[in-house]
Amino acid sequence: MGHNHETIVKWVARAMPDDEVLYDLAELFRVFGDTTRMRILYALSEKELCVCAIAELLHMQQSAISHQLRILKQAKLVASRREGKTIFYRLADDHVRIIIDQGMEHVEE
Amino acid sequence: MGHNHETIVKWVARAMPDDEVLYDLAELFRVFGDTTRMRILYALSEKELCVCAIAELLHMQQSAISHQLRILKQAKLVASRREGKTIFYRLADDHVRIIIDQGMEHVEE
DNA sequence: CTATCATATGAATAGTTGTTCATATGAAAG
DNA sequence: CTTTCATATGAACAACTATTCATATGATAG
Repeated sequence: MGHNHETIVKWVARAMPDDEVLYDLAELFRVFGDTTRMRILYALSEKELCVCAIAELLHMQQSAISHQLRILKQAKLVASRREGKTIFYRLADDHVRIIIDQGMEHVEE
Repeated sequence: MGHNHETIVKWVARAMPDDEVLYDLAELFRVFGDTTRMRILYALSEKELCVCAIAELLHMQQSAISHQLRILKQAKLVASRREGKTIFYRLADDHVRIIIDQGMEHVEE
């Protein structure tokens, strides 16, 4: 491996965030990086929905949706409220919309 | 599975983008969703770098970096130019920075 | 032309992840 | 209490992905 660029490497190294931060960042984007979760997020950006409505909408099993909602909730991308037996999910905040919109712009080029 | 909400499901279904678009979106974010690639992107946001400088910086093998750069380039997140035997990589455009910054804001809450 | 250097690529492997199936929880109704 | 309904969870399996090793490409210097 490689020619000499010790100075540059050291300079860039100092500007890099902690590995832990970069790991958290990657982990966040990994949550966006699945078609099912992306479809759930998009659906919730239209309207608060209960689990079985999402399952119907995406033509998937309730169990699969529940598993994905758990991941989305852990990442604080969605929040939920209970109403009787039903649990309604919604987007947690506006970052979610902004990140998706920026991604959309990149994809649509 | 579930109680009745046919009307709502149909209403949301009409507002959903094509599956192909959502797949592309998820695919884009999947590229951000790896620690190595995130570290490469962050490094390149500081400075244009050649492959072996990145390998040194991240303490990884040149081969591993090359493989990841290929993925980043296919997703049009980085671009490259040749100078003799050396190939320099840089961020492709400002979307990359904006998306990372938004993610960072979400993570830092 | 040959040797060397920087980068790229293919195959193999180990680790991770999404879905399914079966079952558990927890709330409301009778 | 028991049943029913909506959701959650655990284990198992299949599919995918990042890294490594070995090797190939492609450019420059001698």
